[in-house]
Amino acid sequence: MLKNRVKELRARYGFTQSDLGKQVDVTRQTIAFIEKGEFSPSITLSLKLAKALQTNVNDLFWLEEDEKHEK
Amino acid sequence: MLKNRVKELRARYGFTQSDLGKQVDVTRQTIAFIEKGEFSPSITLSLKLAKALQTNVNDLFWLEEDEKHEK
DNA sequence: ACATTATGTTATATAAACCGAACATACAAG
DNA sequence: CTTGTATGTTCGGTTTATATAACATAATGT
Repeated sequence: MLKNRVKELRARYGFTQSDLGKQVDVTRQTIAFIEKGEFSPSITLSLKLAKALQTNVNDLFWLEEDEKHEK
Repeated sequence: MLKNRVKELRARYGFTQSDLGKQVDVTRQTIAFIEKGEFSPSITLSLKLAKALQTNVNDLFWLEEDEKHEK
């Protein structure tokens, strides 16, 4: 499962979803969907987001195993 | 413009396109297209590729400016 | 000469990303 | 109470990622 820190970092820098969308050339709806984890953005968009949020892609996105059926 | 080192690293580890495709759950054609730079894979696939090639996404993919209309 | 394997490439199809517009809610400011 | 701004959400559309299948070529081994 894909996780990300977009919402957290966007808030830290005081950007609105629209602000961030403009910086990376997508709509605010696209930012909202990414924050909800509803889809897996392209690596191109991911790299732009990492740049806008002053971090790197590895720190912004990661894959997490389902914890449902173990332990 | 999106650049990547998939072909280089795949060769370094001696994987075929099919091998790598199986590891990350895509077909060999998808690997071929990525190596040719013909599209921008999802961040999910990019993370899997980085893991299979024992590197991180930042090292595997990057955006490069067009040098066409400056200098 | 034949079989196998890796790769390049193309065509068609489906799923997913992304857009634009709309409507709703909440909240702060006047 | 009204206006503006940020966010959530949905819907109908276009574009792009990815699959499957096919055909071609070059290299290797028998």
